[in-house]
Amino acid sequence: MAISKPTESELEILQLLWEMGPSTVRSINDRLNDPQNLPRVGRRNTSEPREVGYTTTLKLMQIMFEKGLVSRQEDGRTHIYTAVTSEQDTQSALLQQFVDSAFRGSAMKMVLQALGNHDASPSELDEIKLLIAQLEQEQAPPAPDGTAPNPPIP
Amino acid sequence: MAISKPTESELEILQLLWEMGPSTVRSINDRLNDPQNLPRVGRRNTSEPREVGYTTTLKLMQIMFEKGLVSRQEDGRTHIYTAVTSEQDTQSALLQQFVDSAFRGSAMKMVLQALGNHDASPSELDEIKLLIAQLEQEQAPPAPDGTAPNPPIP
DNA sequence: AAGTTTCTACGAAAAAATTCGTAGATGCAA
DNA sequence: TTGCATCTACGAATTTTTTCGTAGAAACTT
Repeated sequence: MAISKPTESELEILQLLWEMGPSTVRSINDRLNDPQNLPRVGRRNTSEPREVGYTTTLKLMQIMFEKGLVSRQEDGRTHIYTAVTSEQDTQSALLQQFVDSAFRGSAMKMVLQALGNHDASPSELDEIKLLIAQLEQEQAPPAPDGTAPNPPIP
Repeated sequence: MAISKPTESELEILQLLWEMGPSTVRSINDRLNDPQNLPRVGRRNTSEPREVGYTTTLKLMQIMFEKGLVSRQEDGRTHIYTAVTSEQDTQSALLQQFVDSAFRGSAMKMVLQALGNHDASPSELDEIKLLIAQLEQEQAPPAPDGTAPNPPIP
């Protein structure tokens, strides 16, 4: 069976596991409650930051273990949890679902929207241009002559 | 108060409202149950397509009305529902949240991932290149001559 | 050793999201 | 007119997700 889609909360924990590597419930819970943590953009209201109880985090991670989202290894009395899937793979899967659900499956519409919204830096744009050049290379039919069909952007 | 984030189900209905324009509960429900509908990619298992009851859709749309996601107008005995926000605006907001939650806020990482996963057609790539060129124009220092750097979209 | 802290396991409450049954009103067809 | 179909409103059951309290075991402190 495919690994089930993580819920919002589970994804938050996965983020931390990817960032910190294998971790205990305690350290994840600490990070979740650390106010000067990740931006946590758009999640909390301007009101109270809402402390997350330790057993809440514990339970979540136990559920994630049952679901197969994380593995764990005993270390004395405690457990060390590790994300089963890589950040990339998960992002890729989530992205697909998101594009389907929010952009009717049009990845390009989403890319254009993202580029339009976001203030991309010149180096980021360069990176994208490079990738596009590579993609065009791949798509181009094998050149009959020696001419490069798609000269990469200089 | 800002318009609340739609749930998955609500988003499905919004999609249809955007696509079909102002609609009755009946027509939305029909579309939801139409098997040869949108790809519905990745949503349903290969098992049963699961029929959606009429009152289920009705209730959902009533809730969306209460939340302010849709407006409605009486037409005789029935109601005609209309999405309050444009598809673009909603996509933009959802995209922001998604990038935050799944890509730690890095829109560029997401764009690269999307371009890498998706098989973009040459014309799509051209479109992106065009947009990038425009963005680079914007970032460039103010043109010393009279060239308009950013022709505003009419 | 006795008391405190820190774990896990487990059950279950609370909150959120989804689904549906029933009732009453209105329109339509026979 | 009578009966059937269709709509809305409403309440509530279900399911999913999130949160936490309690209990028992192990480790640590004094």
